[in-house]
Amino acid sequence: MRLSKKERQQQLLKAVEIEPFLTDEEMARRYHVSIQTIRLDRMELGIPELRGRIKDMAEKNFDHVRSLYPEEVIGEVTELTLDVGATSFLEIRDEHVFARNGIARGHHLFAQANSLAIAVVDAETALTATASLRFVRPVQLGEKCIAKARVTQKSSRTQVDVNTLVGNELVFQAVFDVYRAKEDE
Amino acid sequence: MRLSKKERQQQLLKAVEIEPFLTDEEMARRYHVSIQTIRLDRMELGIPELRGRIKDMAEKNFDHVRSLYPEEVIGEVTELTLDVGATSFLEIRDEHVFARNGIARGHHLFAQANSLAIAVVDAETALTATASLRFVRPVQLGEKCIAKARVTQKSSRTQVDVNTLVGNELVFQAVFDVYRAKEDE
DNA sequence: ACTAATTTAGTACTAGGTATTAATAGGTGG
DNA sequence: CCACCTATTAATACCTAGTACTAAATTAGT
Repeated sequence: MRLSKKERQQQLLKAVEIEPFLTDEEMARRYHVSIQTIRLDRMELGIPELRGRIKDMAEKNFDHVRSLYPEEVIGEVTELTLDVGATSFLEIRDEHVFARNGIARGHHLFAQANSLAIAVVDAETALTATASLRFVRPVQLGEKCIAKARVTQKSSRTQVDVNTLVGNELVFQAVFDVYRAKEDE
Repeated sequence: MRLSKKERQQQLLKAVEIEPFLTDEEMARRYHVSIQTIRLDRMELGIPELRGRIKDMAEKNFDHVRSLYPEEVIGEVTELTLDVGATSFLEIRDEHVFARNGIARGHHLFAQANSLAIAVVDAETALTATASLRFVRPVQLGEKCIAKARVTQKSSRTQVDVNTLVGNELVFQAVFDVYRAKEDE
């Protein structure tokens, strides 16, 4: 059966969202209307053509992958003195939280702190040996986390303390034992 | 000046990799050859046309984002008994390692272990309070990590021990203190 | 100078459209 | 019952970024 214009257009919006690779032809077939009708619909709804949609996705994820991938330190480093201390900034976004409750997943706080601890150690290759963590209070979606790392010991193993704050409030604390790896390995 | 065929083709390969949105026309302009030459080059090199390249990217990242995002547990859960124990599997890929040395970054091992520990606790909302970690040996690109979680204490706080193995070898160890959060909060 | 490789030109055709104009079908109000 | 309106369909010209193919022109190597 044929749907009304309104219904068809609503379905179209959803369809394009979950199946962005639909051609006008395929949509016309699905809703038993002509291809011209579909095109009028797209105009009215402001849905770009297939190629445009595809390009948008490709572009979006092109930067996305770029910024996600070779990022050596999780978060943005705002200050760094090798073997002394460093600071980084991370805003908690959708991708960092549990969907159910909007609370940041522990491993993101850990990742910010750990990668900063590694970065502050002056060695070609620094690796974490042990760590002890305290999640002081849950961090919510939208909160801005400042991680402050300080080197507290420099023997064979380096100890780095990291405190993560939201505003003035301590939300996470970690102590890392980092070692400088040899070349041959 | 005009480059030799070989040089041009090598440059083309690189160009397409870092700028996948180049049209044949633009490439022809850049290398001062005709559009047909570029097309012959693409044939020989097996480089698909612009629209194909764009579509590939869009498709890749379509699943990519899908699989990356709403993944509640990092890694693949192979076994789970609530409040008792669970196992998950994670293969170390490019995106998990330091580019320089191919060693897995600590926070991925942590993420696998921590998310598994959270999953095994039978509560609507479980959060990590404290953790202590030991990175026993560096994990290399391509290695397959099996994380085994066991609940070792069930009072107000739940304690979960996680051992991560590559083959039979212990590579990472963690003890998590998890608490069950109240609804109001 | 001659052959082979390389490059360019040109034509027909394709998908998946845009943009525009015009025709048709189905109801509604007066 | 006719006029009008909305929705739909049709038809045509044009676009981009190509493929596939044939043929000619140029350049390089020996």
